[in-house]
Amino acid sequence: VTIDTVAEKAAVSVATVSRVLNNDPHVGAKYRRRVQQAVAELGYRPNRLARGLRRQRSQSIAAVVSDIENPHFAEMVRAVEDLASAAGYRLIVDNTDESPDKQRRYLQALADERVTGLILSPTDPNAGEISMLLDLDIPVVAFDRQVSDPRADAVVADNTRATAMAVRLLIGAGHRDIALVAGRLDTQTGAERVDGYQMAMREAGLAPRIVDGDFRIVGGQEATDALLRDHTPPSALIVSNNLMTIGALRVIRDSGIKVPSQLALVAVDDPFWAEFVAPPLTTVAQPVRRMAEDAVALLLERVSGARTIPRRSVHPFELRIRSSCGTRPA
Amino acid sequence: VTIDTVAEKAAVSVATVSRVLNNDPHVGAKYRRRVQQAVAELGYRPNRLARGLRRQRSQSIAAVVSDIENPHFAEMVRAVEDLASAAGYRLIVDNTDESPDKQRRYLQALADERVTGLILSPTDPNAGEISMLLDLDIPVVAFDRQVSDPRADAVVADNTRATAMAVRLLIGAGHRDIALVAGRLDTQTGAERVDGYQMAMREAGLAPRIVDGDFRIVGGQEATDALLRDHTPPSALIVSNNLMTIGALRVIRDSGIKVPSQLALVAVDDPFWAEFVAPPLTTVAQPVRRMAEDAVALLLERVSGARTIPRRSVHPFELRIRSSCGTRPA
DNA sequence: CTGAAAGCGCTTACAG
DNA sequence: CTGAAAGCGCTTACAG
Repeated sequence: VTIDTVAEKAAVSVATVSRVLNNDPHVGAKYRRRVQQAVAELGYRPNRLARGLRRQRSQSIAAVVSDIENPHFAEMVRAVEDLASAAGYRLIVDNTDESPDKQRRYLQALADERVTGLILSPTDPNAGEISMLLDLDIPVVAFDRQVSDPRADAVVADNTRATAMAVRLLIGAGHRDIALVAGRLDTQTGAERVDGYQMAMREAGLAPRIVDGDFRIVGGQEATDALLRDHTPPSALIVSNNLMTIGALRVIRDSGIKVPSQLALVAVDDPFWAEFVAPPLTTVAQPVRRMAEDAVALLLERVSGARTIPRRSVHPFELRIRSSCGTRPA
Repeated sequence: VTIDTVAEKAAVSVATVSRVLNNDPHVGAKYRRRVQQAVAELGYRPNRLARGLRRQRSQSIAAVVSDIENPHFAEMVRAVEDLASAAGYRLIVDNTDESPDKQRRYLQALADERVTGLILSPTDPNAGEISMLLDLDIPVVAFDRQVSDPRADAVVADNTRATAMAVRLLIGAGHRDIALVAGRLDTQTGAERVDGYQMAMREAGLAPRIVDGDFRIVGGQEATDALLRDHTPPSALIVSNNLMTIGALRVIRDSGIKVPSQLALVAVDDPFWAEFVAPPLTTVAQPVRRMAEDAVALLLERVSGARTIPRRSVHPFELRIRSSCGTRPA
């Protein structure tokens, strides 16, 4: 049952059926009713492939993230899907694994299928495919990290302030030797978190102490291990994302070191398990759902043409004090 | 740049270009080379919408799950995406929230876009849309829970044995009052986990003690709270999925009850945070990645026509003894 | 082995 | 306001 069947049954042209289906106001009430009835009786559903080909746009949006298993992105994707499907769009998910090559292939595929728009947590912010998509009038919203093409919108968190907040909290609790497990300095997020840390440390006249953990579980584990094996281990630790925190917790547990008495801990990111680990983690949390909602809103503004100038929105982190930092909630 | 551009440049017909693109062997080597060169020089990429319309099949597969934020499904979706994209398919993700109505709408949308196949963790296993998809020759692989249409394939875990294993472990550790926080008896997974529990308890001459937790965090919290507030609280607890376990842990932590000395705990599902909570959780784990790989393999067998008879594959759970059960690893 | 042509199911100028 | 017709970019019988 295609649009022709409906047209025949309603005794109108396919053009009229199409207009009714797309809520074109210039259709006579009589015709509209006839079409609606035929649609209902036949159980007609428009073929999205045909519509997409004709419009040169598939009714879908994409979330391109490094790894959906990371609770940060799972939360983001969940929110995006909710809003996208409410707006009539289908959701495509791509995992880049932080590989520029995978990102390249996925962005190319999104162009090939004429996606309506995408939310991209970029692995390679300079990729030519980003510009290619924008050239095709496919809006791109950068998430977490910005991209170099100035036509893209962006939704980011204030990473610099995040680690600075963590440092100040620990200084307030009396710590002076505060180390940072950093992640991927070649990413904006990673670099900004280091910046905030260094700034706050210097401001307090303290020496920064940074180990790289690559934003991954194993990296966090090795970095923490290196710090704790040092003959002068730090008294406090900031871990700059949730995956590295898992690695850090593994080392801490295996080494028998007591948190927070022997080592105070503050983690960036607030995954749902943060309050159930031992001890419950003090975190600086990104408002992930709000950021995702913001990203979809920016995307839909572009799609509808309601806005044409690029927008960048910066969300503040939020301090969630639990017990791992050794400071009690007020 | 379309297929016509390529045909012109290579001085062949579009039919020949199409054949080369689709690896039709009946193309002369000379023609093939000319087409390939033109494709490369023009940077031509086939329009997937057009191809989809013509073939009546979009080159994408879908994962329909209750909630991608549940680490169980995040892991499943991650694996499915890896394999699907390696096979040239795009991945669509739908969250049903355990709502039959949402499931209905999503399955309908998948039909509307002529998806190549789907992996479905069904909320409503009897939904007519499942049969509609199968009627359209769109293969459906049921995941976790089976569906009633016998034409669908299925990949499930041996839930009955899972809880039975947990019960036997706790009995072996000397427990006799072992309660179960159950989830949604109207789902196959939930019901089977209860069955296994009851069977193993009866087998040992013990009285079952079951509270419903709805498979959700809040439900697990309320169920555990009810059990612990009882004037004869159980000495051991089995929680039948990872979300309810989070709820249970919250109550346990707030009540100050010591695990495993005052309450032994075994959880079904083995999310990555299971070994970092306090105390590390003893779990019965589903081989989620393997199950997902299996599901994609079954799907692709259907797509290629390599298999036409339905297959159901049952994966065993695996016991991961940590400290929450009060039994030390061997 | 190769090409001309039909057709997948829509939308949208264009004409009336 | 409504319809006839072109066309989106492919694939695939069909004929040669």
